[in-house]
Amino acid sequence: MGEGRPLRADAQRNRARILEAAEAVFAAQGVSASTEDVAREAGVGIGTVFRHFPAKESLIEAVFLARVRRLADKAAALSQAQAGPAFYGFFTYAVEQAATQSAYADVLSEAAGNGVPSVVGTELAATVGTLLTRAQQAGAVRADIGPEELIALLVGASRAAERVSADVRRKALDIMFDGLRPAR
Amino acid sequence: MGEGRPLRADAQRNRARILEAAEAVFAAQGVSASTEDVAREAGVGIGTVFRHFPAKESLIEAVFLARVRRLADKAAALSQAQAGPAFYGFFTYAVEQAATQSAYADVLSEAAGNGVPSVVGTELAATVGTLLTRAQQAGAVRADIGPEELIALLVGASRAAERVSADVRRKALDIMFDGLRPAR
DNA sequence: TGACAAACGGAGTCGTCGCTCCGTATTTTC
DNA sequence: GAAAATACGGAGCGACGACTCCGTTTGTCA
Repeated sequence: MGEGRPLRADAQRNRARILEAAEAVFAAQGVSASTEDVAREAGVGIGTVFRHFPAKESLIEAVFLARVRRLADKAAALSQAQAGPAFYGFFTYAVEQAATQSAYADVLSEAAGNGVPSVVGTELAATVGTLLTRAQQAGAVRADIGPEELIALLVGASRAAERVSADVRRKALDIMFDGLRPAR
Repeated sequence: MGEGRPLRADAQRNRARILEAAEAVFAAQGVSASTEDVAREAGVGIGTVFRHFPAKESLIEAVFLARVRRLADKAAALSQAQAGPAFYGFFTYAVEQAATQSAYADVLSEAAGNGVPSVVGTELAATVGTLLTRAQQAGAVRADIGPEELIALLVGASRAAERVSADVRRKALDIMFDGLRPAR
């Protein structure tokens, strides 16, 4: 698992471009978009895409990984704030992302389930777990749920948000939030 | 849009078999399963499948339509019962179905969104709408939501339920239900 | 039961997509 | 600046899937 030699300058540039292009194309057309589309968007040849990502699945994985990392970063950044708002802010952010980029929900369900690189899933679960625990201790979230349920809800909300107006999305989120608060 | 001549006996039989087979195959492998798989499962030739359903999409539509019809039937049957239990019972039933059959959630989101035959979507929306209104009048569901939000939640819950244990599913549903009840 | 329409089966066509291969171009190194 | 190492591009291959076509079979009706 060593790093090997550093990549040549152009190779690094292309790799980054491909990832960026893949994210855009997958977001627009879903992950079933053709590799050629990704290559064209990135301005490179197909061969180059396959050199960097030996199978299509590796490319999808890499894109997902980047996205989940970003979600985890958001969670980490929010953990400075007050527990309750941090929690609900993260949830909202995640769902909003899914609404914009159609493939985004796939990330979550893959990462949560049996899917792709379990490193990522674990990483996300850990961060979300922290957020949850803190919010529970602060009395902002009911105590009787764990990360599993939370991620299930997150996945569901994200998928539901895909084809729905902003108003409906907000309202549906509100309902979930009400359910998440401690009974009184 | 007339009915044309009645189908020959064998044609009727085959049509029914194909639908049944398609439902099973799609449930097991998702809608991207090949038409040949469906034909084999139904015990007919590919040609026959395509004669009854001129494009793959028509077959998918037909399967979806049958499923949504069944959901609507369930809703209608439940509407005899008490409003509150009817409502939550239907919701639970729908989500449970989705958990068993992986393509089931697609039905819902298609029917709800821009997808397939809008007749079906409308039909479902109407029945769900009745259930909802009655439950609201009985004070079992908060008054500030409409069918749109409800269907969004239903879709989300169904999709979330796909890869999750029964326990987690139940818990997540409970949370949603708490959110759906009127605030105290 | 015979004749005709209706339906069947599945080999074959066409298009697409993932992936490979190798001659050419770009970096890096000395 | 020349040689060696690395990376690039994209034509082409093989697999697969949707859909067509037509010779054969089955059902229907008199």
